[in-house]
Amino acid sequence: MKAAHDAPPRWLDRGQQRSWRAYLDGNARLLDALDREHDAHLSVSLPEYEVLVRLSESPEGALRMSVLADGLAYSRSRTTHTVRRMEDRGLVRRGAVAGDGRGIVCSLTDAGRSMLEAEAPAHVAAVRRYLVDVLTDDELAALGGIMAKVAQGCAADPASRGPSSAKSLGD
Amino acid sequence: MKAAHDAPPRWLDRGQQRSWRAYLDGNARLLDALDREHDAHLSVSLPEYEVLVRLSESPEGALRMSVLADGLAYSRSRTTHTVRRMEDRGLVRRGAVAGDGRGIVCSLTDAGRSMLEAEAPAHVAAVRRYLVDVLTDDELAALGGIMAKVAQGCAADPASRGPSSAKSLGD
DNA sequence: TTAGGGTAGTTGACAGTTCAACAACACGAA
DNA sequence: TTCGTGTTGTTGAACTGTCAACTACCCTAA
Repeated sequence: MKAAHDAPPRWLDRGQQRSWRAYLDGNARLLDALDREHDAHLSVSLPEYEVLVRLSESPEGALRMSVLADGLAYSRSRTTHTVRRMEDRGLVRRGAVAGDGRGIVCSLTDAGRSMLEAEAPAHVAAVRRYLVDVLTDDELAALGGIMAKVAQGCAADPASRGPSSAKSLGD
Repeated sequence: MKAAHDAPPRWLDRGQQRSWRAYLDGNARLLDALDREHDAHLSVSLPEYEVLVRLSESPEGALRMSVLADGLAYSRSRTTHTVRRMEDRGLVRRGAVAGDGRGIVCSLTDAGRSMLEAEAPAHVAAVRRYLVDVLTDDELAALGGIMAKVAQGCAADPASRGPSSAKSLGD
């Protein structure tokens, strides 16, 4: 695979390096702070909270596992594990899908919905405190646009995705 | 702690929400892609690579554990574990610090330096492919500036940091 | 009808991270 | 000196996520 031209590596210039490092650093600190906030003051972790949000936004409060996984950019098995843990706590329920014998729908229980409503204010406050309120409106919008572009670039690159649809083109 | 005014929560508006989600999504995909690249084609993980870089940039190729940890925004114990694993592979060596009986210096071995030199091109290529080359120069610079601001905001907030210097102000 | 290949989801072993508890040292004050 | 407090770094258990292997199902084509 890949011609492997062994072209001389194009290093990052000073500014690019600074930006990349700032990204790594800021990201680590931001996600740390949010994780910590969830740990300290909420009953669901950040990833679990995201699951609750996605389910709550769907018309029936329910989504197929694969849709949930793709929407959150979680791996299939991560989704399985996370949902199982949430099911054990009664936040979520699993059931068969009508037309497809393989599918599993994950749906919000009343307890799950209550949990989400109870914790949303603290979650949003944390996101504000560490991200939204730190930036100007323009900066936040710029960040969103840039990261969407990055996400798109990753999605376009076959090598960036997990083993799903890997196909081992090398045979 | 905290007056707990219970002010009505200030939700995120539509645009803020989109930006925040784009951030989460793009970030997840980007770091996944880089992790995957390191896993598939390199001999050191991304966090280990960062350790090698920091050490190599220091004049003596050596840094105190705490300096390394703070610089990388890694927890103390993460640093300990990571460095121990790297030491087991001969990439790094640990020794006492001159003036302070508590300190441990972590220094690059020849093998570690060779490893870094060998793997740097592939690492940089991945960072380019998934981040740098996807954005314009202005966008990358903007991203860097924004994330630096975020990092600063987190650093300024006492609650965002780990248990170090926690002090349990509540007593 | 069945064979083959793709998709959905789960499972268990494993690796990396966090947390709490701890040991050892530094340093200032009584 | 000695006590108390803060800092540095380590340890092991618990948790979360990844990977590879697997089951079960869908669907098309021969």
